[in-house]
Amino acid sequence: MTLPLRERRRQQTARDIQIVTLEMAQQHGLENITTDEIASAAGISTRTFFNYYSNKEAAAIGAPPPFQEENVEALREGTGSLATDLKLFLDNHMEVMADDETIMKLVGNVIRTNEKARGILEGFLIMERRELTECLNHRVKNRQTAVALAHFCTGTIGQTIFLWEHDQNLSLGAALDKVWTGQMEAAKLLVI
Amino acid sequence: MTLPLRERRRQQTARDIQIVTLEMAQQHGLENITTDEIASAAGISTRTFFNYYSNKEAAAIGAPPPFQEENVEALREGTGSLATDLKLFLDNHMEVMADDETIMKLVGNVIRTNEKARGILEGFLIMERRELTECLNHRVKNRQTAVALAHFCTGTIGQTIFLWEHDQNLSLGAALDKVWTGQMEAAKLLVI
DNA sequence: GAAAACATTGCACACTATGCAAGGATTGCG
DNA sequence: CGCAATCCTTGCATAGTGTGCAATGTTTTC
Repeated sequence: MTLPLRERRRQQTARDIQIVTLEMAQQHGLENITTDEIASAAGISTRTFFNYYSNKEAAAIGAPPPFQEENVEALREGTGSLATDLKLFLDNHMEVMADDETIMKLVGNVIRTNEKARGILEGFLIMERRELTECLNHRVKNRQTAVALAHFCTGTIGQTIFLWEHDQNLSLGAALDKVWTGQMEAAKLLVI
Repeated sequence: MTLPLRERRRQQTARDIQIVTLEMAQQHGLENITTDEIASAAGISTRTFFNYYSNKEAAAIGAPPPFQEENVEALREGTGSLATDLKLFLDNHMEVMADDETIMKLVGNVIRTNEKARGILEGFLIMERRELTECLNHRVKNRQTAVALAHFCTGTIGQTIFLWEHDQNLSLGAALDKVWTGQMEAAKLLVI
């Protein structure tokens, strides 16, 4: 709650830069705006921009919301069927992400056209997969199975966001339900 | 077989550049070498380098081997169980990839430390997923299920390469078998 | 309130990437 | 063959990216 002033300011500036970047990217395309322009729109020097983000793609992506400790714990210690517990985990995480719907839409546009931005996001996904693998490795002793399930999770999240971005009528939760049905169907087809 | 001279030269130069780039990256790290250095090591001008690749990361990645038409066709028209046909498809594709083992190892090193390179590779993966989705959509009518299966495939390939790169004793085929077992185990756990 | 820790900025500089235009090589065709 | 069209390579100019460094200012700590 009471982060020191410096820290609060830092986070505020970081977020300001991200929002300015995304808005300008939305208007003109990320390729067509310069770090100079972003910096002056954000009211800072170009040099300071690079103190916050190492490039404009990173500024556009920002930092995705981390998994909530409680949700990870619930998944690790869960006693329901794996499918039930995973779905619950994903439902909860989607609810967290729903707080950033505006940013997500804008980030989605950037991702679609910018390779470097994709790479940065992929980096975050790799870390999330690592975290999920550790977590799931408590429930399934075989590590390769845990890895597979972690991929399954991040894949589900990715497909959900994609579907949500391309279908205006779907809420994030509804998109997840639709993707989940497809995933379960796929799993069934594979074990027949 | 008998591509025109110009075309053969183009492909040869493209490959030369890639190999030179990967070797230099292996020695010094991709971040620490310049396009100037790559170009002169490859015996071309800097300007020509940029006629072949739009940046050094793209030069390092090159172009991954496409799926063989015959294998895709076999998957689309297959009559075995989905798991059997998919495994066969992946086995065949891994055999194709095995031709480029040397390059894959070097690319792997680059991917691990370079975000931009990751994004470029991810771009290729997206196209592969699209192709697989179309193909699988012939076997499973529900599109979302086809998408899920396509993710499953590219995920399997990714996990396989990762495992192969980190375990010196495993051939690509053996790594695939190990990953496949994990995937099947995961699918079973999900449908219980 | 003084010292340590950290933030912002300007400046210099190496590197990246593209447009353009000149000159060379390859191809296709009569 | 030999000429025209096409494509390739290159140098040059130029806009933009990203970092090290040092000066100056602000926040934190005690």
